[in-house]
Amino acid sequence: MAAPPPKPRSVSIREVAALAGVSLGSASRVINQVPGVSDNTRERVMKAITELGYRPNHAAQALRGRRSRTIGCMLTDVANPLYARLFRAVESRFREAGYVVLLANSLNNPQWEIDILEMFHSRGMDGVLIAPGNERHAQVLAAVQALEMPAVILDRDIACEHDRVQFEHAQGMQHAVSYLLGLGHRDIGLVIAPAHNRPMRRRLEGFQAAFRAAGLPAPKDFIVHLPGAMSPAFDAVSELLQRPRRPTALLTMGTSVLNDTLNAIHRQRLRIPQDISLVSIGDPDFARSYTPPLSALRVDLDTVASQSARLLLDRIEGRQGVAEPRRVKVDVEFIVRQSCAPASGAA
Amino acid sequence: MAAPPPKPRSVSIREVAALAGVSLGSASRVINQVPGVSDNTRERVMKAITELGYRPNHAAQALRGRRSRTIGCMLTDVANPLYARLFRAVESRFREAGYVVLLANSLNNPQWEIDILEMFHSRGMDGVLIAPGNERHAQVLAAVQALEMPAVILDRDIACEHDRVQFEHAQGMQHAVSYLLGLGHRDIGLVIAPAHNRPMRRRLEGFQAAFRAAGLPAPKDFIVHLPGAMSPAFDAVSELLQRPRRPTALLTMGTSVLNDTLNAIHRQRLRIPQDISLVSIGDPDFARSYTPPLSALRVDLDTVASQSARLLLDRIEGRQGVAEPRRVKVDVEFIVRQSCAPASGAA
DNA sequence: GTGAAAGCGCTAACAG
DNA sequence: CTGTTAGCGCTTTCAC
Repeated sequence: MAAPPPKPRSVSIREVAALAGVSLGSASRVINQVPGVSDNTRERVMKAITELGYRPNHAAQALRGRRSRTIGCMLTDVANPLYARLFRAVESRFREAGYVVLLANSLNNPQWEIDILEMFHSRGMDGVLIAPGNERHAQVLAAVQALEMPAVILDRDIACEHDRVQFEHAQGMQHAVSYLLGLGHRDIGLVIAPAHNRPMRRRLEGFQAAFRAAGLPAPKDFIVHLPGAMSPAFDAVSELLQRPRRPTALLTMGTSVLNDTLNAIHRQRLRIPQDISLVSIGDPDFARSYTPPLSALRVDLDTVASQSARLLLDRIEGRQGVAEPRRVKVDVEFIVRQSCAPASGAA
Repeated sequence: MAAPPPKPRSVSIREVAALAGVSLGSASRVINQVPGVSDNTRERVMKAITELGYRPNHAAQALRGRRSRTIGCMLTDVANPLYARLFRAVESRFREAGYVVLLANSLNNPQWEIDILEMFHSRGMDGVLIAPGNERHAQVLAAVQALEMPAVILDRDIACEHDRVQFEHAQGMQHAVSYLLGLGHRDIGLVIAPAHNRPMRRRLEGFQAAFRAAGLPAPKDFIVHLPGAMSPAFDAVSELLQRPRRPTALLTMGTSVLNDTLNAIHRQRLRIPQDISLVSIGDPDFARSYTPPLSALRVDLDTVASQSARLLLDRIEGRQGVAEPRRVKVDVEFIVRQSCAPASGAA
């Protein structure tokens, strides 16, 4: 570890005050728009500021004011388009409020999740917005619970005293499956990632609830848990489609799994929706532009972002006191496009 | 703008020193692993640290040391998978070196780009890694040139005194096109985004260079500039494919444009590669898993990340002095898969 | 309305 | 080897 030579000092509020011929305090008052400064003083300070190209030193402000105007955001992976868009939305909400968002990818590694939370602490984040990948890891759990700043937990089931934003996966899924049942489908397949986390659990619940509500047994054999998050789904789906009795409708994760699924479907020379109906869990760009456009489950990320921001800012700016942890539910909408048709044998 | 009440003060190095029964200076030495501390002292301080749960205050360190151990990263949009992966790689390189990366999306908005650079300044970034969307915008340009910290410009042509990492788009493209020419293709289409920026310019150069090298005229009519970055390419590609004389090979941006292109191709009932050869510019996940796997132009983002990190860290840690701006070129590889076949009329 | 001064938490220089 | 001390740049009392 080399000894990084410090940067040259840049212009400080002292020099501004000096050039303006006022005291340090007055300069500060002008900069912070504190009322009760004479026009004369203000003008001279402003002039000095532009003349010197003065910029407030953030570290000094943070040290003195004990707040960094920075929000920590821990996600498993921005390369997941869902998270990328979420981050964009979150960043823009907070920017409006004068905060900067520090993004950290945990890549699902428990130790990194702990390290990142630690880093959020020592860097004095004013608040954090996190979706830990390890919901059940004792130490991650402890680190989350020990968070000393306002926090919002994003779509995870973690026992702690923080605010939460949760997606209504179960309802959304139930809606989609009921729709398929209504089209006469009974052999409905579900292809999901292996992660044992809140979203997956809830989706499964919704899937089963839909059958239960229709007085039908859920087709257990058609639920495919992929072996790994990044595992190619092509083989698994192909196998599913080649069974003597194959599903007539499929719900699959709208990630790379969806691509694999489409490939597998085409390979079997099945047509969407005539031969098989398809619903994407998640709504990637191309679901809309695909031929045919794919029906999908979607959560509105702008809503998620603004709700999360509201929860966090309420606390940060003292609007919420030490009130109870709050829970905000965000709908999972089912977008009907053209990838589902009545079950052939059932019309 | 409410007046955010400051957070409660957390434990400081003073309290650590007090509990350990040593001076503030000794505590600091232990924390910073400065050699020349007795084992006794070290142990007592360490004990006090864990006992109190002490964490160094980053703002104070940054203020005092005039470095933030933070790298600013400005990209147009993390929702672009290329940038998402790049960020991941960059983040991980810098994390190893003890730095945190602050990501900001400019969404191509010139004013935001200026604001972000300004923010990087006042927050005392130790270095920045930027790919401004607006290469030709006077004020953005000025802001980039005025950057007062070590900077790496990512794949942009901007006249300034900063280090650069540039992708060899021209060579990569020339390679791919030569390959197609070698397969007997003459009517080669190119579908690219409208952005007038370095990557696009270089690709176009490479495209033309390949024809020139083969002693052939570049087919100007087959170059499609999409109207907007997000514009659906479906119609444009369909039009291309329906011409009396249609391209027998196509190179298209490996973004949503690729999906649209594939849709258009299928809609015309053309088969890949028998009826039309296809090359993706950029290598999204599904290019590999598609049926057939798609040949693609790819840049190794780990290389980009580590080169960028090296350039930046060299300067930050004073290894490079005030030397000339450096330029690092990164290959654009052409990955041959199975989406290209000999031109039918030419075998 | 303005100035002087204290101190946020830390590191590094200096004296012992 | 250890303690003391002087600020880093800023905001915010408290006097005037």
